Amino acid sequence: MNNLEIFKALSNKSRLQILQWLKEPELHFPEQESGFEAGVCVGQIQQKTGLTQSTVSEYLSMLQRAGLIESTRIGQWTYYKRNENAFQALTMFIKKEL
Amino acid sequence: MNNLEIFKALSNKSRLQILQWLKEPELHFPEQESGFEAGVCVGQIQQKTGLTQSTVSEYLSMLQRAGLIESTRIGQWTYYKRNENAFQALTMFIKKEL
DNA sequence: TTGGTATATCGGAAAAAGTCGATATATCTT
DNA sequence: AAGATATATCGACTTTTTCCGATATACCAA
Repeated sequence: MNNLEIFKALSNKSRLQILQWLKEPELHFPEQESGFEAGVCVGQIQQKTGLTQSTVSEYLSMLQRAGLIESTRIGQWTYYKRNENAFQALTMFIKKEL
Repeated sequence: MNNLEIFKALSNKSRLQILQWLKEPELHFPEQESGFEAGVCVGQIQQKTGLTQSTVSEYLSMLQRAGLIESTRIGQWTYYKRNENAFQALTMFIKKEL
C-alpha cells in the first residue's frame, strides 16, 4: 500500500467524485439494472463524469493501481467497484502514522 | 475544509514527511531546546528536508492553507505545528463521505 | 541606523498531470 | 469472417506542480 500514490489518486475532483458514486452504486447508477456485485461498468461512469472515454478509463486504472478500486471483466464490459479495505487502511494510516 | 486541497497537500513525499516529523517534534528536532508548544521553526524543518528555504517555506504555507498545520510568529522565527483537528476531520470525511 | 538572521514572495525552468482524439484490442452477434 | 460495441492504450497539447535562485520583508542587536 503506497500512501503517496493513494493521495495522488485522491487529488482530483473527478476521481473523488467517482469514488463517492461507487459508494452507493444503486443510487447513482439506476440505469444499470443488474446487480452491482461486480460494480459499475466504465461506460456508465464515463457518462456521468462528462469526460471522454479515454480519460475515464485512465482515471479508473489509476484508482485501481492505488488499490482503491478493483475491476472485473464480464464479456465486453469492465466493472469497477470500491475496495473498502483500502479505505479502512487509509484512515488507519492517517490516524496512526500520519 | 476543502478536501481536495487537503489531498493535494498530502500528494508530495516531502510534505508528508514534514507532517510526520511534526507529529513527534521532540524526537525529530532534538536540536531545538525550548518547548515545542508553538511548534518547530522553518529553518529546522528546512535542514531536515534538504530542500531550499524557499521551497520549504512554500510547502509549509501550502500545508497551512489546507488547514493541516498552523503557525505562530515569535520574534524572527515562525513556528509551525500540526492542527490535529484537521486530521481528525479528514479521517471522519474518508470514513463517512468518501 | 546599520547589519545580520529568519522567513516570505516572485519569476522561471523542468517535470508531471490533465485531457483529448485517434487507434488498438477484446468480445459479442450474426 | 465481419461488423458492432466496450474498453484500453498511444501521442500530443495544455495546465499544474515541483523546485530553484534572487529578492523583499520583518525583526533583532549593536
